[in-house]
Amino acid sequence: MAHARHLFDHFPDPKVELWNAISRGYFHNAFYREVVFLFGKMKSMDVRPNCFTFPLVLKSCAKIGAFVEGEEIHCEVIKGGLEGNQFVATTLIDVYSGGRAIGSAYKLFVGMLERNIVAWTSMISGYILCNRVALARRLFDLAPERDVVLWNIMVSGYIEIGDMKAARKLFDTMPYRDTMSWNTMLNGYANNGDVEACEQLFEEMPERNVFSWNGLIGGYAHNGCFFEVLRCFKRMLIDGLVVPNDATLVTVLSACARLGALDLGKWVHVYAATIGFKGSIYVGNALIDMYSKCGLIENAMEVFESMDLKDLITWNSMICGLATHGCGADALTLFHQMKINGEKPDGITFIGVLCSCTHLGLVEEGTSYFNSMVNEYSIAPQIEHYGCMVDLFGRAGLLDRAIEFVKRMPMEADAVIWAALLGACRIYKNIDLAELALQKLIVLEPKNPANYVLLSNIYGDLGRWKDVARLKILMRDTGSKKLPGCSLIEVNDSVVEFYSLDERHSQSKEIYGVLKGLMKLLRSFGYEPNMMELLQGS
DNA sequence: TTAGGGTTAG
Repeated sequence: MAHARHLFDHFPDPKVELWNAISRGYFHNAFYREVVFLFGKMKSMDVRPNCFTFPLVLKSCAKIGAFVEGEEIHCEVIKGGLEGNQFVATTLIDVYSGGRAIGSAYKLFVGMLERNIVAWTSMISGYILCNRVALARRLFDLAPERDVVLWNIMVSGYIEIGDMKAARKLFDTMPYRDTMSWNTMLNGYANNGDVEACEQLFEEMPERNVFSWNGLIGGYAHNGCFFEVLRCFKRMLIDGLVVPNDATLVTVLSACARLGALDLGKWVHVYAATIGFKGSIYVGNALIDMYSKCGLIENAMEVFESMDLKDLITWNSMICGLATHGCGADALTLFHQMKINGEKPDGITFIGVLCSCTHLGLVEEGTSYFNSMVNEYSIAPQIEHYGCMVDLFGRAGLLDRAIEFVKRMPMEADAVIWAALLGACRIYKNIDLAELALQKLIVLEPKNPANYVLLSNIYGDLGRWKDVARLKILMRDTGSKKLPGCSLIEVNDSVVEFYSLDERHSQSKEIYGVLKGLMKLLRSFGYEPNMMELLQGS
C-alpha cells in the first residue's frame, strides 16, 4: 500500500476511478479508517464520488462502527442521486442493520424500485442480526427466488437462536447444499453442545474443506473433549486431503494446553512454521498460552519476543502466564512495557496484574492498580476482579479488609470469592469467618464437597476432630462426594491421567517406587510432609 | 473497479 499511495500522491489530478482504486486497496488491507479519511479528502478536492465509491466507504464505516458518519454519507448518496443504485442501496441496508437500525434498513428495502436476491438477502440477514428470526423467515418465504446463500443464511439464523430443530428442518428441505451449508449445520451442532450430531454430520458430508475439519475439532474443544481434539487433528493429518490452517492450530494448541500435551504442542509449533503460520498473531498467542500452561514459561517468553506483531491478547497471555507461573514481578514489568508500547489494557490484563500483586504480597500496589483500572482506564470491575482483591487481602492476612471489600461490592459475592476467603481463613486460622464463609458456600454451591473439605481442614489444623467428624456426616447426608482432582501428564505420545493413590497404570509399581525415592530425597533436605492433609483426604 | 454466507486465541 505504501508504494500504491506514493504513486497516487504523485499522480496529477486523479479522477474518481483512481480514488476508488486506492480506497479499495486500503479496504482490502483492512485500513478502514484510511478509506473514510480519503473520502473526506476526495470531497475537499471537489472530486465527485460515484456508485463505486459509496459501497466501499459505507462498508468501511460499518467496519469501524462509524454509524453516524454512515448516516451522513447516506445523505450524500441522496444528494448525488445514487439511492436507486442497487449496489449502493444494498450496502446501506447492511450498514443500517449493522447499526441495529433495522427500521431504517427496512425503509430503504421497501423504497427500492428493484429488489434482486442480494437485497433480499441483506434484509433477511439484517433481521437475523437483530434477533428477529421469525420476521426474517417471513421475508424468506416471500422472496421471489432463493439461492444457496440465502438458504444458508436462514439456516444460520435458526442456529443463532439455538433452534437446531428448525435449522435442521430447513437444511433437510434445501434444494441444493454446498459445503458451506454442511459446515453451517456442523458448527451449529458444535456451538449448541451436540457433539454426537456434529460427528454424525461430519461423517455424512459429501465433501470436506478446512472449515469442516475445524468445525468438528472446534466442536470437541467447545465441549471439553480435548483428547478428541488431538485425535481428530491426527486423523486430519493422516487423511491428508486438507491442510490445517491457523484456526486449526489454535484450537489444537489450546487443547494441548488443557491436557498438558507438551510434545504435541511443540510439534505444532514447528509444523506451524513449515506451513507458513510463523507470523500469525493467532498462532503466536496460542503458543504463548500453551507453553505457559505446560510450565515452559521461557519458551512462552521466546515466542512472545519473536512476535513482530502483538495485540492485546498477546500481552494478556504473557502477563497472565507469568502471573500464574509465580513470576509476578516480571508480569508487572511487562504490564508497564505494554503501556509504553501503546497497547491499552482491558479487564483481563488487570486479572493478571492483580494476581501478580497477590502472590507478591503487594497489598497497597494491588489496591492502587485496582483503582487505576476504574479511574484511569474506565474499566468496570467484574466479579473476578473483586475476587482477586479479596484473595489479595486474604492471603496477606488482612481478613478484615477482605470482608470489608466483600460487603462493599456492588454485586453479590459468588462462590469463588467465599472460597478465597475460606482459603485465607485456613492459613490464618480464623474459625469464625470460616464458618460464615462456609454458610454462604453451602447456599451457593450445596453440591460442592470441596467447600466442606476446606472447613474440615481448618478444624483439623486446630485439632477439633469432633467438628471434622460432624462435617463428614453432613457431607454424607447431602450426598456429596468429592470428585478427586487429577493430574495429566504426557508420556510417550499420549496423555495419562493420575488420581491420588491411583493404581490403574501398568507401571504403577515403578511409579510409586520413584515417588518413594523422591520423598526420601526431600526428607534428606529437611522437608517434612504434612501428614495431616493426607489423613483428611484433601 | 461494485452488493449477500463459515471456523480460531487470553
